[in-house]
Amino acid sequence: MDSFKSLDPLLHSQLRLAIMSLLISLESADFVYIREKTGATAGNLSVQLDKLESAGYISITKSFKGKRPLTTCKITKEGIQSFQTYVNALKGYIDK
Amino acid sequence: MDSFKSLDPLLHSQLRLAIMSLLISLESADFVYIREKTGATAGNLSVQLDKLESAGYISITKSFKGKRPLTTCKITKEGIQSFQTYVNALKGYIDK
DNA sequence: ACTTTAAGTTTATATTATTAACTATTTTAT
DNA sequence: ATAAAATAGTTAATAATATAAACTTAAAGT
Repeated sequence: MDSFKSLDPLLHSQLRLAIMSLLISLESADFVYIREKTGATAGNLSVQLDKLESAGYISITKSFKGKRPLTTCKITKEGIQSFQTYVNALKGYIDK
Repeated sequence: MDSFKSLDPLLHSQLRLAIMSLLISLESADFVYIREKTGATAGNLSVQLDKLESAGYISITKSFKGKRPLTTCKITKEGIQSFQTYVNALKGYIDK
């Protein structure tokens, strides 16, 4: 009955969780969109996106939209898997 | 549709969440029991219980069981309320 | 009497999250 | 044309957290 499974620390963070929550439904979103939806500062977002990318949970591609830089994020298979595992673990804490 | 409500940082912590999760069903539990159920070290548990008490989420009473010290924890009304608010906020992140 | 165990607490450390300051470029106003 | 302001970020510094290691106090075992 092992209720309290450990919670992936990479996902157990308000901002990173919000990012993943967005990306799991959208499959793809750009930096500005994510910043607006999450309300995060650009700096914090930049850092947290890097962490998610380093972990292999999202992929980031840089291009241009007209003349402005465009940072596009996409959840990976591993990211989806990890998110689901996290959600299941979390349920052991909050489902009564 | 304000999806990403802020998550009470006091509850958004693996150990404190586990403690609250236990206490919300049990209504009362002692230090050793909580330590065993959560797998936390005594030091970590001591610190996190203090934080929950300072926040008014639990009450701690110290007594003796035979000759040994006994630390008993009980969730407060405010703790129950905060836990429920937290769970609802969290659902905005994980429910699809 | 000495060692071990029990139940914690306090202090120190390592990790994190978050913001503040900065860079580079582009658009807008004068 | 040039200065000022906005855009899209990154990097570096700071503040907050979680965690464990070391310590305290007392009781039980040998």
